[in-house]
Amino acid sequence: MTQLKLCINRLLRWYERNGRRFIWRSSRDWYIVALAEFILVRTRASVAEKALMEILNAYPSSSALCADPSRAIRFLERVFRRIGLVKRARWVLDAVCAIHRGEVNLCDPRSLMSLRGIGNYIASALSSIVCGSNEPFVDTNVARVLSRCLGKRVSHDDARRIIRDLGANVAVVCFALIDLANALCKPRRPRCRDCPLASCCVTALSSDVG
DNA sequence: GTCCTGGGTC
DNA sequence: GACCCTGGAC
Repeated sequence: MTQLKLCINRLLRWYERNGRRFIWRSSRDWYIVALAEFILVRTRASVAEKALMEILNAYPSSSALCADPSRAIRFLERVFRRIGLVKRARWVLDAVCAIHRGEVNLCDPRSLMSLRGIGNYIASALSSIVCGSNEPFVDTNVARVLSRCLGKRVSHDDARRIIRDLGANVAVVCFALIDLANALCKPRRPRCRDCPLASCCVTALSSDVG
């Protein structure tokens, strides 16, 4: 077994006990997952969770949201003004209603990326979570954890290839990497002393950080 | 590469 | 008060 796979096995065991549980990680409802992914852009998950519930409470379905776009955009802009990046309100409404009308293929990241506000990360996350399409979703956190683990710079493209090659459940691996980054493998001052990967991570082994 | 946003956390 | 948050557009 390669060093990396050993690390990933430990990561997945850690994730089972310590991973965060969010409804957008287990839901098969594309509307919930799509809303969540837009809200999560540069926004803490705990803050995003509240905003998501507020939107779902007012608009429980894409049918409801898209029935009266001029009213919906006013509501969405109020929600997003409080958490920042107000332009996401327009992105969400346009994208959700395009999906609602069947104009794009949910299970195809390329198709999703034709919508404004949906880049590689959201497209891959949405299709993986909703369709099980096993497309790695890589953000700066995922790339950082893998970079430290392997002891070399890992680009987002590199990370996607690495995660695909593991042969594991792609979505679970990505969630686990994000949660490890959030809890321990932070940008500054990673807590290597508490990290389950410390004994198989190049960075933790070659330094005395944490 | 830079900018966008309010809010959480230290 | 600095730094960061499951990115994406330009």
